[in-house]
Amino acid sequence: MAKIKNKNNGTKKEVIVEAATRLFREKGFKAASMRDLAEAVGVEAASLYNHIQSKEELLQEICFKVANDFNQKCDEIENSTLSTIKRVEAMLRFHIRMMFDHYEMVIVADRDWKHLSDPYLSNFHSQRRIYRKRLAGIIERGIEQQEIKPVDAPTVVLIMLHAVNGIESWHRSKEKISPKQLEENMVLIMIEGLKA
Amino acid sequence: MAKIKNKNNGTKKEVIVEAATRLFREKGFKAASMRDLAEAVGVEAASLYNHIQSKEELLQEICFKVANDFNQKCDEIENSTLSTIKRVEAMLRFHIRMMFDHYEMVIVADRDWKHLSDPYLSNFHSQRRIYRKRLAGIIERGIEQQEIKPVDAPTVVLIMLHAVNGIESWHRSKEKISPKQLEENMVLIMIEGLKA
DNA sequence: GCGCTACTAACTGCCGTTCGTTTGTATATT
DNA sequence: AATATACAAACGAACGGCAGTTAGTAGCGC
Repeated sequence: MAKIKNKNNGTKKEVIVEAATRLFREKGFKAASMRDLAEAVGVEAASLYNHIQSKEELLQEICFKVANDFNQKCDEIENSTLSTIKRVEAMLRFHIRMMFDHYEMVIVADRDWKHLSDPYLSNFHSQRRIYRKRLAGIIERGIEQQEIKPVDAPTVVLIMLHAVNGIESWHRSKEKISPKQLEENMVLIMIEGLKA
Repeated sequence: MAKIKNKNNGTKKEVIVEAATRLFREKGFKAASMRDLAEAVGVEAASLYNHIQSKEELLQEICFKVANDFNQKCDEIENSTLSTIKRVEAMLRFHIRMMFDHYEMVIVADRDWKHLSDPYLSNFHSQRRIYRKRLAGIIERGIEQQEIKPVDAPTVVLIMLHAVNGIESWHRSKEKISPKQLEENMVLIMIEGLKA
């Protein structure tokens, strides 16, 4: 009988969620089957249900973990003493680092959250809108204080949030520049273009 | 008996592809069913097969249409007399306009091409890589000629290509700024940040 | 009347999930 | 130390449902 590896730290459910994150990122939530997932974990599909409630529960765990991480960082930065332009830079750098260290869950949350069903769907959707408004708010303050060019703030948010998704391609590319280099390049291009 | 609307210009297959484009964009290729598509077209699912060969053929049409459009524009610009920085700007503007006028097919191609199967999958994949290298090439020339800051060219391509995807959110947002404004904002932020 | 295109019905296959059962292991009892 | 008990977690088989697709047939327009 194959047994799910139960590392000293981490429940079996966490092992399953991690495997699901990798699988969903690779195939997409809809195209990834529970039998695929079971194989990745080294177990029969039915056995998964001793640890989880449903396939969608896995997606929920992933999406709200990501949402929490970003909201928390946003809290931290809004309560900091940084200048507005530095706040924008800090948020950008956090997004970049999340795409380096946990890109699989970030991408799944970003691409597949629409497959949640209510009430999780509405919840996530509204969290997403609120988060973007918070970021736009920071930028608008930057414009008022003339630290940032007079541009449309929601557009800047759109650009920033989507630009970092490009890092997914970096993960699979062969001739990788170092994470640090990539981060500095991105910040240079995006932040310098913003400064007043 | 419902009959597929056959506009004077446009075959019935084209009508189906257009509906599929909208549906795939909304639900994702895997989650969109042929019965969904049939309903959107106003017909029974089986009837679709008088005009198409398979669900995947629809995805192929969409993906390679998009690939052709971008490759063609790239040819045009590489054969032009524009300065390199103007070439980058022209490509960016083309991507932006494609996201305004045909965003559904652009997004489907970008998000769902992985559901193609060989040989279409490999073909598309390699076209994608080549396209990105062409863009990176333009930028590298710009750096040599000192029109563009010394940055990592593939990173710039990554940023640009993904940033424009943000326009998808614009389509569904309520307080839209005008397309022209959005275009100018994007160009301002991304191109000014590049200039040497 | 012929051909195109629609229909209904049905097939195969995979999906997420449930069922009833067995197995392995940690703990309690002798 | 050996045995009995209990519970967690694995299994194979199967379910209903929906997927993409095919077959056979009927009707409309030239």
